[in-house]
Amino acid sequence: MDETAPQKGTVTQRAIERIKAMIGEGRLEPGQRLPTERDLAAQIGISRSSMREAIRALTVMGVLEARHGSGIYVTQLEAGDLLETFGVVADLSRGPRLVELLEVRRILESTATGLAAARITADQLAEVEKHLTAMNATEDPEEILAHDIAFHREIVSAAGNETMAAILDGLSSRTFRARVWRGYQEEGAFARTRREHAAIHRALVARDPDTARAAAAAHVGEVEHWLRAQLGG
Amino acid sequence: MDETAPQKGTVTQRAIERIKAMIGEGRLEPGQRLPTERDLAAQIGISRSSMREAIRALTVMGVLEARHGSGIYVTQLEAGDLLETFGVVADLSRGPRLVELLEVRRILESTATGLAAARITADQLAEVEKHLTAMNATEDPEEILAHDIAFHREIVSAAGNETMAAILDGLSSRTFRARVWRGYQEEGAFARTRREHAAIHRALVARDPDTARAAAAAHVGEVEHWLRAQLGG
DNA sequence: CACCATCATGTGGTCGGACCACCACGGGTC
DNA sequence: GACCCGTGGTGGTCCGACCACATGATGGTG
Repeated sequence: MDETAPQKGTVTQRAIERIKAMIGEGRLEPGQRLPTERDLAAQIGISRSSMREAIRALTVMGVLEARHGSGIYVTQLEAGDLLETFGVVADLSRGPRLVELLEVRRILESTATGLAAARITADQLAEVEKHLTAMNATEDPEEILAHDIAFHREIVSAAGNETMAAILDGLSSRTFRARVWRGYQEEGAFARTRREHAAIHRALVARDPDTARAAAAAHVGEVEHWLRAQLGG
Repeated sequence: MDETAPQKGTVTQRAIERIKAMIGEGRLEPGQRLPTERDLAAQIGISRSSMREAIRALTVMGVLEARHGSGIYVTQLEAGDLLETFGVVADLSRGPRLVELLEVRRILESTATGLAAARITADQLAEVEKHLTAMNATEDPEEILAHDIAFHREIVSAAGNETMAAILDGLSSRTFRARVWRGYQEEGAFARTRREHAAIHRALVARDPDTARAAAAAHVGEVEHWLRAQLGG
């Protein structure tokens, strides 16, 4: 038995845990620059290749950020950084799981919209209205989708919970919505979507949390119901 | 200009997109075995090292699974596989973000508990009761924590939304709860926790969704309120 | 024939070293 | 003082070798 820590699992896994522990214990602050890959590898006693894989893993998790030619840095550890992979989940999910994802979105987004009705500022409301009118002024599906996403994002961020906003961002990833909504809107759901958006907007202007929550739940619920029917038939 | 795809970003990034696309297009089915690292690398035209990093990235996302000596396989792409990194978020979050995470958990878990009250089977209810009594029968904090987690997990999974259950699993990761609840329970919150658990259980037995939802929201809300006070003072 | 220990093969895991692409900094130029 | 450019250091990529493990074939044994 030697004095070095016994090998648990793969060396790369060890390295990942080591770095995660350093951050968890506060020895590495957000934004701080790490030693070079070569130094880190030597320090832990593994090869640079393995250390690179560990860094890649932490990069994917949104914990580290590698800048070519500059160095490796700890991210700000904000919700957006850490939940980026959430979009991948939405992109690769199919069948019944899509309905489950929409259900989660309905629950979170309706709550967030309700909160937003009580907290939204005049500036934020103006931004929401900008996307609402822009969405109604064009027929280009791409543009509509972009403003649709921005419309909801603005509302959700007005609720004041960055973590929830980040999760909903992943749940509303562009490719995800494009996939689900393509069929939905082809069935002439444009008019209904506009009506629902208008209802949400009205509730926000009226600072009516209950109505806003219900309107958002109904909005997402419509898509959810349509998708459920698609899968069932 | 050559006929090969132009290099967008790093080669590793390209490889990640390629494999993700293969799965998204259905060319790779869940559970299926991929070509060897060496073959994949040659096929895309990159080195094995870079391909390994791409595989590592997808492994972290829960999309692929590497079995030493056997091969690389596509996971079942179930919620649990894909949302594993969610626990890392909870583990590395601190300060105000912990409150935000608890708020998300309160929203989702209260809804799930309400649904469970309407859907839970006799067997599942028996399992819930098992953990409830076991939790009350011991003084060992470790054991209490384990049964506490299992108690909530059983209820949430009874709600029938695997995706939601997976998210809540991450939000209730062992280290996360250990960190937050250590201080909370040291303040003599054991009795209150037991009362709240009993209330949730009663509502489940009575098949009363509204009461169950309220009880769960109050339960998580208590911890949330305590944590908010800790950070404020 | 049925069973099991053994081994050969192929796989992912690790290593070391080399070179390339890029960035940041500082000295030189105007 | 502002600007340009060289230079050192960093992450990104590649190669080839070896190790650790899992699996199936092999051949012996009952």
